[in-house]
Formats: sequence, structure tokens, C-alpha cells
Amino acid sequence: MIRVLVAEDQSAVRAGLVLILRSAPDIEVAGEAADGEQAVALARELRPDLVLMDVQMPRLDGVSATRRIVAERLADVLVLTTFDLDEYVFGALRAGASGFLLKNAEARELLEAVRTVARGEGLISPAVTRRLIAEFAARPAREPAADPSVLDRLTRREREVLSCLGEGLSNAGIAERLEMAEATVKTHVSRLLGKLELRSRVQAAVLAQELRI
Amino acid sequence: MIRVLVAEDQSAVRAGLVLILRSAPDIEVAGEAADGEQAVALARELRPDLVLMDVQMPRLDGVSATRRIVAERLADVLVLTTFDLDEYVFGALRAGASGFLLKNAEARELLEAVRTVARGEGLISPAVTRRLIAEFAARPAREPAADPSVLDRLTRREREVLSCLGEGLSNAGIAERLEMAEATVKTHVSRLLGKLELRSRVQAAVLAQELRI
DNA sequence: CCCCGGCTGCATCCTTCGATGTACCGCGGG
DNA sequence: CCCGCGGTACATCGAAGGATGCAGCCGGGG
Repeated sequence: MIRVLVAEDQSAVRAGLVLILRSAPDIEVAGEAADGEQAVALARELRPDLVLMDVQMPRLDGVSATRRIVAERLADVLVLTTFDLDEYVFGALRAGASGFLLKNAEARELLEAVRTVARGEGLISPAVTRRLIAEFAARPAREPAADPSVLDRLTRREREVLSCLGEGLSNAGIAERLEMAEATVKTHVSRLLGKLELRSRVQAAVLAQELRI
Repeated sequence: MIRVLVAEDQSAVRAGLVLILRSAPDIEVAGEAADGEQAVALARELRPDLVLMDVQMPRLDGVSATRRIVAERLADVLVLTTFDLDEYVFGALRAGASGFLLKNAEARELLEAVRTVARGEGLISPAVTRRLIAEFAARPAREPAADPSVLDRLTRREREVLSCLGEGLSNAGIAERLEMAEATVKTHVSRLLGKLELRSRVQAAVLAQELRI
């Protein structure tokens, strides 16, 4: 039995969703929420298998609610919306939603979507899948250019200094942050430049950026 | 009528796919290819609506073939594979595939997938959708942190210098690249630092990185 | 026409950076 | 024990960077 929490502010729509869900023998409506805050609260309380989440809701929008629920690992989230705006789709998926369905979906599709997500799989409305693919393809592949293994050659202190360099700090700034003399900072900078085969702190900063540190 | 080109090296599997496709009244098998090279050549010749593409094929693999077909805008590509390895999935999607289906799909699902892609929508096997979402979410959101509008305040020359800074070049290096005296480079660096409210070239380099310039 | 303001270019001066030499500490092996 | 080695720390000095002042150049008004 799949226990579902329905989060949708328009009561008529919510009633419709509940009706559809109840029509399935393997699905049970565990609760109903009329806004995002309630959705999070009820998810904590009821621990459903899945939350059917509308995007547009008062108090706390569906995307934010999704983020919280996923962060606390309370349940999987299937996001439901009328509009297939990119910001909704990408926002919801980045928030950790397991699926994204448009409201114009058939009742049958909705039930199938619930079962799919409950199985631990993912589901995207066909109409938005192509844009997701496009967006995905557009993003540059995680550049293997920046090789984290080079960091192994650095000592802990040197890594700390490199991190500071990535923030654009001056030697004086680093000295203050790491509580050492500026002269010492220079030593570390010099050594890490040598180990990484760089010629200036600027290149080190760029590298730190690429390595996200 | 949807015209489909089937690209699959194992003849038995290919025959099975053709049989399934022929069973649908709205789908026509326009041709069959036994490797990637053939697939590209036949796509050029037959101009099908859609190519059903296996990943593992001799001579030219399915991902590369997909890349070519999409680059030439010959047809949409629905990639088919036995294994849902990340490299296949992400590779195929980045190559421009419109859909990705596992071979364990039912005949009905296959036909539905063909129709979906032919409609211009996208389709991903549920089993791999979740990983696509995860991968998508893992990629850093195009950070709005770095605001491209600040660049409007810079002159063309200053933007060129900023770009060089982003590569970690020294003033001397920039002078050579842009063919001006080092003293002039310093002027531009100084001015752009002021306009961007930064305090060192390192911060400018970091900013240039974030803006991807 | 001339003037003005912004862009571009260069030179001067002081600050910061980076290379180098040295010293201290802790640790493992001869 | 003493030595060597790697990590950390600091001082010194030449080199690079950054601020500032100033000059030519162009385009739009007055």
C-alpha cells in the first residue's frame, strides 16, 4: 500500500486528486495539506511514502517545501503543476523532487506516476522531458580538466592557503584568517605554486575555483 | 505515418524491433542499419522521422552516430540499450538524443516511446530518470550570484583585460596578448577593479571565472 | 569652431607578492 | 643517540602589481 500526502491549496483540485488516488486499490491517501508549511509538518508527522506537491501554494511554495522534505528524507516528492515553466521544473528537480507531472495528465497517468515514484524510479512529464534533456546537454560536462588528485601533493596548511586564495584574499588577509605571519603565508603560497606548477596566485585562485574550494 | 530507421548490430534483436514496429499501423520501418556508419549514411539518404539507435555497435558507436545525426538535423534519435550505465545515458543525452529507453521495455512501451519522440517530446526510461534528475540536481545551478550586468560598466578594452585576468595572465602577458604597454594594462586593471569594487586582480580572476569569460 | 567627457594610452611611485635562505619541531631509521 | 626529512614558520630582497597624474583621440553639443 502506497501512502500518499496530497499538498494542494485549491480544495476542489485537491478533492479531485484524492478521488483519483482513492480509486486505486494499492494507494492510500495518508493526509491532505493546503499549503507548504502544512505539507512539511504533515510529512514529518505522517511519514508518507510520497508527497504529491503542487508548486503554487501560499505560505511556503511547493519547491521550498520539497527542498525541506527531501532534506529531512521524509518522503519522495512528486511535483504537480499546471505550467511547465522552466523555473518550476528545474527548481523542483534541483530541490530534490523525484518526479514532475503536469496537471493535464490523465488519471491513469497520475496513478502510474505515483507507483513509479514509489518504486524509487523517476518520472518526468513527456512535454518537459525534452527541455530537461536540452538543459542537461547545455550544461558543460563536469570538467575533468581540474584534477582533484593534484591536491594530494599539498600539505594541509597549503590546502588551507589555497582555499583562501580562491576567495581572492591577500597574503595579509590569509595571515589573519589562518593566524600566522604574512611571511609564512608567502612561504605556503610559494610552495603550493611550485607543487601545482603554477606561476602566480591568480592561477592558483582560478584552480581553486575550478576545484570548488 | 512515422518513418523509423532501426540501427542495431545484432540481427536477431533488430528483427524483433522491426516486428514490433511493423505491428503498429502508424509506424513504418524506413530502413535498417547494422552499425553506426550505416546508420548515419542511411539517415542522410532516407531522412526518417526517427532513428532507433543501439548504443553498442561496431565501427561507430551509437552515441557518436547520434551526435552526427543530430548535428546534421537528420532526425530525432531514440537511444536503446541493455545497460543503463551513466556514461551511456549522459553521453547519449549530451549527444542530443531525444529519448533513452532500456531494452527490457515492453513492446507497448517501445511503440509509445516512438510516438512520444515523434511528437517532439522527450522520453526517458523510468529506471534512469531518477539518476538523470540526481545528476541534474548535482550540477551547480547557473549561479545568479555573478551578475553579468556589472560588465556593462566596463569598456571593451577593460572587458578584454578582465578576460585575460580570468586566464591567470600577468600584466606582461596581457600586454603581449592585447598588444599594449604593460603600463597601459595596469591602467585598465586598476580601472576595472575600481568599477567592480574589487581590491585585487585575484578577485577579478575569480569573478571572471564565475562569469565564464 | 571649441569645449567637454569618456576611452585609450603611457610613466612614476609605493605596495604587495614571490623566491630564497634559514630555523625550529616532530618523527622514524641507522 | 644523532641524523635526515618533511612540515611549519619567519626575514630579506628583487619583481610584479596597483594607484595616480597626465596626454592624445574621438564624438556630441553649445
